[in-house]
Amino acid sequence: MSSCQTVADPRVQALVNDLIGRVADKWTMLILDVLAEQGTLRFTQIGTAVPGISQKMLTQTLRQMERDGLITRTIFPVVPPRVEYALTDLGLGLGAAFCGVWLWAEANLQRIDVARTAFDARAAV
Amino acid sequence: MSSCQTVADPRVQALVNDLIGRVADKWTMLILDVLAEQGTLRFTQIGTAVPGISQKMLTQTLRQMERDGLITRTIFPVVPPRVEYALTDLGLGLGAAFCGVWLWAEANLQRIDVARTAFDARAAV
DNA sequence: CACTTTGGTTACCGTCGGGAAGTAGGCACC
DNA sequence: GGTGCCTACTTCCCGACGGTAACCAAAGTG
Repeated sequence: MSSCQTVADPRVQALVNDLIGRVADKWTMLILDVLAEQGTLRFTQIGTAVPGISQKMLTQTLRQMERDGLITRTIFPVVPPRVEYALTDLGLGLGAAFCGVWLWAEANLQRIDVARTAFDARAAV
Repeated sequence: MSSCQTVADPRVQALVNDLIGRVADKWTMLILDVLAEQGTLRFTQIGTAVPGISQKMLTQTLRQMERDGLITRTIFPVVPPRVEYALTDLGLGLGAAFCGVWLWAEANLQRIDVARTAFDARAAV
């Protein structure tokens, strides 16, 4: 926070920490990414676009994101059911903010791999 | 990713997703923040600076961050023990990349709170 | 009448995280 | 010389979280 030159009101700090704790979640970030990347998607489309997520966590994470106002959930009353998810402007903002982390990850993949193998070699002694 | 105008090599994409999954962790982000904010810190100092973390998760997360090359762990062979943690340039880079998310969180605290209470009011019907 | 499709929910179970207690080992105090 | 004390852990126990797989609704199709 203060590394970003922001004020240090302890109450705000606590709230922000809390919010980060809820938003800095593996599945939330990955779902946010595919929605930012591909726009409006259906339930199963997100499921296949996010590698490794279970239906349960997909439902659960989408509900939480909807609750936090990051996405909208539109139900079409047809059979078989059709539900579309799209980012709100709040979600778009978070996606844009998280963009820097993605670029960092892409740029530093190899360095992290090197660090990890070096660490494991040290630990294996 | 592609929302950040990057190439879409599926292998790289998978690796980046994997890396995000490991780094986008509540405790990792909070520890990263206090280290970016306050510089070199000792074990217990991080523990008190990160609200709500248990000793076990503190140890575990620090080890993982050390393994990923985000922090350095310096042991002083004195009694009582003294261990200092500091960000590497890799960790500093991640902290800088994550800065945008922190600013977003601070700027949108109230909007998320509004969205959440509205959602809960709808769900309570 | 059975079968398919889609977006879930539920039961079961293994793993992860929190809380509290234990550990090392040298030093200060009584 | 025994009793604490300090710090950075580790270990044990238990509750909560996440994965797997099965089930469900409701209309259309063969």
